[in-house]
Amino acid sequence: MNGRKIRNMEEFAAASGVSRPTVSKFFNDPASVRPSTRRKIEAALEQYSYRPNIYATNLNRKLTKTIGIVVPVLADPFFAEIARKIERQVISAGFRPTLFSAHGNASLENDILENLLALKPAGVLLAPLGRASDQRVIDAFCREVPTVLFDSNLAQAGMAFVGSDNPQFARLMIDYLHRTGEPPCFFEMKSPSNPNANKRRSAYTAAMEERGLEANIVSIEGDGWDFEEIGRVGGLRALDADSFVTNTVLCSNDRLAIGLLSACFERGLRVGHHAQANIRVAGQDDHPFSRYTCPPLTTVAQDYDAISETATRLLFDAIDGGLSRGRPNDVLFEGRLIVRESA
Amino acid sequence: MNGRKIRNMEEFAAASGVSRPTVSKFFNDPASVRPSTRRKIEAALEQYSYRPNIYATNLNRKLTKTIGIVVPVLADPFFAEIARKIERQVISAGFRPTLFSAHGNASLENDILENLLALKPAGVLLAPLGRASDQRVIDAFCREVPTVLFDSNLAQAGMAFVGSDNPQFARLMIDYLHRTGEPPCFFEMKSPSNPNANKRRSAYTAAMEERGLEANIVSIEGDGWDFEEIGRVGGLRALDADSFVTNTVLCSNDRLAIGLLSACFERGLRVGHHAQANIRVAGQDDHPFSRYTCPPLTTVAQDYDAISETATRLLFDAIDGGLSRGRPNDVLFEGRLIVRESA
DNA sequence: TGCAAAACTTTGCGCGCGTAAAGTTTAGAT
DNA sequence: ATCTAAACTTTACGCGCGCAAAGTTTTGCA
Repeated sequence: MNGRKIRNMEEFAAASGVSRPTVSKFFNDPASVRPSTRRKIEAALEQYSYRPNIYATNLNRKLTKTIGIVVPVLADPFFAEIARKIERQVISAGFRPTLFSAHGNASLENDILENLLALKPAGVLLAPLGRASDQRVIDAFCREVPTVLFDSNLAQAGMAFVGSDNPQFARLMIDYLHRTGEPPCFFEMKSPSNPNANKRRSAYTAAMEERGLEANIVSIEGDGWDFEEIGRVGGLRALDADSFVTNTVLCSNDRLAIGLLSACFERGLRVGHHAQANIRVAGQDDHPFSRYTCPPLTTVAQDYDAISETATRLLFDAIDGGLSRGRPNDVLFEGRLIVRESA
Repeated sequence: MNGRKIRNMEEFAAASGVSRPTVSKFFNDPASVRPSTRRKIEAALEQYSYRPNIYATNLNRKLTKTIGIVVPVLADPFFAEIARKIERQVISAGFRPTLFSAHGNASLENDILENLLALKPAGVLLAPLGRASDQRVIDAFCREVPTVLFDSNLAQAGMAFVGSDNPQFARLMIDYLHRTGEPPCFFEMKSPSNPNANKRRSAYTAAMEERGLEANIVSIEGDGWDFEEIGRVGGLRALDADSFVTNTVLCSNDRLAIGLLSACFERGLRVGHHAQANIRVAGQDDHPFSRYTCPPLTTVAQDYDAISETATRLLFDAIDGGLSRGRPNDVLFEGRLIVRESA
């Protein structure tokens, strides 16, 4: 770290006693140069701390080392957590992750994709907004850039989809709830932002019918991604109107469940599976905070690790050309039942 | 969107009937060209959808249009929310925000800063990890790039600091709690990750002494950023050991309070300010989820809007050269008391 | 209508690196 | 010691755009 400032690769090559093309080769793959050469460069690297200029590097390359990660709402810890895991995988694969959040806004999602196009990323991991997404924009984007969708599927866009097996989630939870008490009603948003929600509704209905039980769905009003508030307000209304036919409620997701728990508390209802309880509430996702609700939330855990690992691996397969365009590459993961005190 | 593909600014200039330097000028500031010229370019823009190559653009520029945003933990909705607000400001100022999270890891924070250095950003908004941060790395970074710190201050690094007035937070909450019941004990981590925590402890002690009250601090074990779990485990231990001298607990932050609420529930304690309650719990921050705890959490709200707006504005001042290096530029915002049912 | 200022065009260099081609050195084997 | 492939050096071009200089056209105003 002594010596004069290094301005470019030319100067750095001179300082390390190696030609510039060899230095260039080194930075693209340190293992591609002779060990003795590599030592020379690495010695110089310790002295001068030089790094190739990103802009010059990418200017003349078709494929950059950037991987885009796009989530619909970063304020949702579920996505923050998934993004964290994906970032780690991307870094350890030697790529540069760049994180974007649409913050629940479709036009922002479009802007992000346009921006990403300009960044010429090697690939993109995209969790679209869902219903609100501009399908045409996403399709166009996926045609330009290798993209793997996760969390929320969009008809045939991208190279693959990685998500959860919603029917299995429903069967798992319904079996548990039915075994330990009354069969569940289903609590959801009438026009949900996320296509998963629609799948979960159908999964609930199908699983109930399979078991010869009557499906009871309570659909509440509300737009956007402020699920806790929507769940609380809708929950209050449903409780006051006595809309829940049984004493057990399966929520479309944990955040809605957190809102419903809040509503129950407001109405003085005791939630849980103990003798004095008035109502049982269960969620889906194993949201990072669901452990800390009062009572702690019974839920079905999404397999965060498997989803992030698989999505990343599929993307790298796609980048390497080892993935067909046809989208038979979808992977769904099963959920794990997390029994806590709320149900 | 018909016509052939546009490869570069040269071709686009030809297509729009304007010279390349003028097109360049247009993209740097559309208002800098004659209205008639602007219309020509914008007309061509609709036909051909061309965008200048980011890498070529930034290659020959000292100052890019990128603004870095670095937060310590994105899984904390507080930071996700602040990041969202900052992103919006940055975009509307015509810059490109790039979001990074250190995920609670100091070496990752260092990597991010090194990465950012290579991106040659116009400026950076940095909420450092705090105690865990590598102060030397951050100092070195701030010498290279205009940086405004927020949330957690670090001795004299950067051009400015924007945060909350912790003493005022303490006085506000202590006054309220003392007026409506017993004076509060203070619940905190023994060796907190964030320097705010230390300030909040001193602020609590000072405010209690001002009022002639005895300060009672319960410091719990725990490392990292998993505050809810730390608060829950530490809370259980404190409750079992009868460590809280009064029936009122002021937590160093909302996430710790959420953990303590969970512990109280586990021990069958009733939290709140009603007659049957055993304990009162209050937090600090107005965390996005504190509205939905059971009972809803009484807290002091950080002024998210003011913090993000001011931090962004100060950064742009610094970029424009309108900010002195000396750091008399710090801004602290007062908190707002949010009375809910927990205290 | 005339005139200066503003906006434009033309020309050309340079940013830092990828990469190809041709020639030279080195490594590892027979 | 001899040979060959691998690794290296030298040389040179191009990526797409910023930017400066010099010359030309347009604009706004008296």
